[in-house]
Amino acid sequence: MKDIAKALGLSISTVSKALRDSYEISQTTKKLIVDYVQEQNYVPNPIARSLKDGKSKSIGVVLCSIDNTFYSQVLNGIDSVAYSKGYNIIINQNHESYERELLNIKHLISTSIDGLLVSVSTETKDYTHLIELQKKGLPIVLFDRLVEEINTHKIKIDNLQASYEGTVHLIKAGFKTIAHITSSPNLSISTERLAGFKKALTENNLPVNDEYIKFCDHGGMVADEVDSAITQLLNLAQPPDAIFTASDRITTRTLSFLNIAGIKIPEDIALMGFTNTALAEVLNPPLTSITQPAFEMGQLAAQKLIELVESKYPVEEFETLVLNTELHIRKSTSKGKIFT
Amino acid sequence: MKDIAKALGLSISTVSKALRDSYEISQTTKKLIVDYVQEQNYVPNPIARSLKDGKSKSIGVVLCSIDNTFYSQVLNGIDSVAYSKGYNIIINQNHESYERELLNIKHLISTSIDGLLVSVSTETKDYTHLIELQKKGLPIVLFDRLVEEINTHKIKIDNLQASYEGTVHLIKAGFKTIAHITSSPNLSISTERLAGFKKALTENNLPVNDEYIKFCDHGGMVADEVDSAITQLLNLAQPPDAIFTASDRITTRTLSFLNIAGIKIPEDIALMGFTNTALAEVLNPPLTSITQPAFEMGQLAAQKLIELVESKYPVEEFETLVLNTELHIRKSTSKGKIFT
DNA sequence: ATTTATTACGAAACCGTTGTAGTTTTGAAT
DNA sequence: ATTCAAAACTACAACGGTTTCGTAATAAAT
Repeated sequence: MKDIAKALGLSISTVSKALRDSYEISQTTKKLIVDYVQEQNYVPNPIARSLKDGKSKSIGVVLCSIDNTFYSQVLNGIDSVAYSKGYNIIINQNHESYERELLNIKHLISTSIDGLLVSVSTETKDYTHLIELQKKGLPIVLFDRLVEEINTHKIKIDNLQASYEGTVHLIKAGFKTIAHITSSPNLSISTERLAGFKKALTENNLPVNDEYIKFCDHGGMVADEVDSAITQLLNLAQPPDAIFTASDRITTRTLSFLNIAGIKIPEDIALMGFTNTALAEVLNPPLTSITQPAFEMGQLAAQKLIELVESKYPVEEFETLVLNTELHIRKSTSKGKIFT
Repeated sequence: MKDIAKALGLSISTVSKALRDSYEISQTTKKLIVDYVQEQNYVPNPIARSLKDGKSKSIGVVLCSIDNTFYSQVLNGIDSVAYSKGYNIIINQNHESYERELLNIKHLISTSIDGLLVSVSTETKDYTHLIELQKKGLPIVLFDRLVEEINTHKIKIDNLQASYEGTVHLIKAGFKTIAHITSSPNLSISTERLAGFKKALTENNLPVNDEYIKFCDHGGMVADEVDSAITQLLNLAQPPDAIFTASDRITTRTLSFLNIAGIKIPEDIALMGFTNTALAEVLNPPLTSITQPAFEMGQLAAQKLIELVESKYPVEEFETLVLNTELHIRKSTSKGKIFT
């Protein structure tokens, strides 16, 4: 800008104001400056601007892993609205580690972000790192994996209902001994999905037996934990006739495991799971799946966050948006030999 | 920092230097300052620092879509090294649109990035936007989809060889009329894979017939283009007995299409494709796939870029790293009724 | 006691913008 | 001709750090 001012025989202030279209500058001068700037294709330094007005126009996103069907779709949603509103997104993966999540947060705040989108790791039980941040005035929006201790906008799916519906489907389809493999009990999504599962069993007069409920503390990140959960289920005196898996990674790993073990789905054991893969239809067998509106979740989360970030007044009233899932019934849960 | 200086009765310079561990500051004063800073948990404003030394410690990534098995794995790789070296990644999706790619680039440079990682869109034929950027001194590294016109570090897989091996496998397996559905001919990956395909045919005395080669100008982003390519193939006087698909999206879409159409794989038609989905093994049927070292590609690209960014001297010598793929042979390409 | 190094610290410029508070110019009204 | 307001432009501080250069204090050497 200094150079422009010099070249045009004007002051730096004039150039700055012309570019910001200030009323103080005459049309002729503006045109002169704008034209010159075009020609030189100069772009103002956003860092200087950020420094000046204390906004970085970027938002942080903390989640377990980019490389995951569900979250990559969420990211796509976040990106779509962030992009349209001129925000960059800075992604940090916690890889389901609490320690890493702490580092991420520390890193992100030392990066000057205007707001933060968070889905906590499976290991996270202590939320002070987030609460502290919020106290310092950083707008935070939680998505997917919520935490009660933090009061802010939250975007979730109706986990209980989704899980309930899914389980009811299994029961209606004739399965009697249904196992549930879910993620870490630390997570809201796990407890809610488990609650929906239990509710369906109870309402249909089926026993709720803890032996048939398995937790994967790393959310299926470690294949072993899924494998051992299944193995334990299969070794029960009365093995389950259906498995309901509560997350993307667990679902796909279970499918792989059963396939490798030569266990026929649904003849030997039925399988239904949460997953957002577009391939559910063409899996072997086609998989009954509960899909989440991941893209929309990302969009809403970003929208709500940017709302907070750009709000003139401190926001005190927060809302929790609840999205609905879809149950896609396919061959993996069809009892008997009737195939499509 | 001003507050710290005031609180401790020191000058701002002293505080700054102490925090940067300058030799000019005595151990006692350093300790005093560091302790106080810890207690107040102050973090230096990175924007101010960026402004001072002209580095933003962030790198831009331009690719078609986050929400894609292959690219999300690449991103994971990029993130892993960027993170470890203290860089943020700023992702921009071009959604296979040239126009969008231009906007992305414009947006990114107005964002102050230290370097750029690019995999061009299917539509991109003109590379001046990138060349201009490079001329202005921005380090660029290309990955996956390369462009000859740009002289810089590049990371690719051995597309020709991968495709050649795959095709040879099909031929050895007994298929005679092999179709190839690939992405836009604008892309290096398309032409190279096509070349490998043709090479294998020629070497095995099979005719190369353009009727069996179909291009999807949007890389399979639009399901329709894949569907119509397949339909055209099936409507040929002599339909192919095998299809070789050259990208993730095309592969999965083809599988879906054939399944929906009730066409049996591999009995009616065999299918082999590039894809990085972990689900290939559990698809219906298990899919013969060519997988790419996506994570490694991301890592290398980020490494090479950061090397350029941090290089003291302008780099003139560039290299192209070529990675190898893996061919996983599965049921979808097994001739006859011999299943595993 | 004086000079000379050495160590520890501080003042101020700088990075590239923006906004406040002047200052000059213009032109109209008195 | 004088006054005054509005319009057009400029100087300068500020944003929050880093760094160069200068200076005071201390220690060592003469």
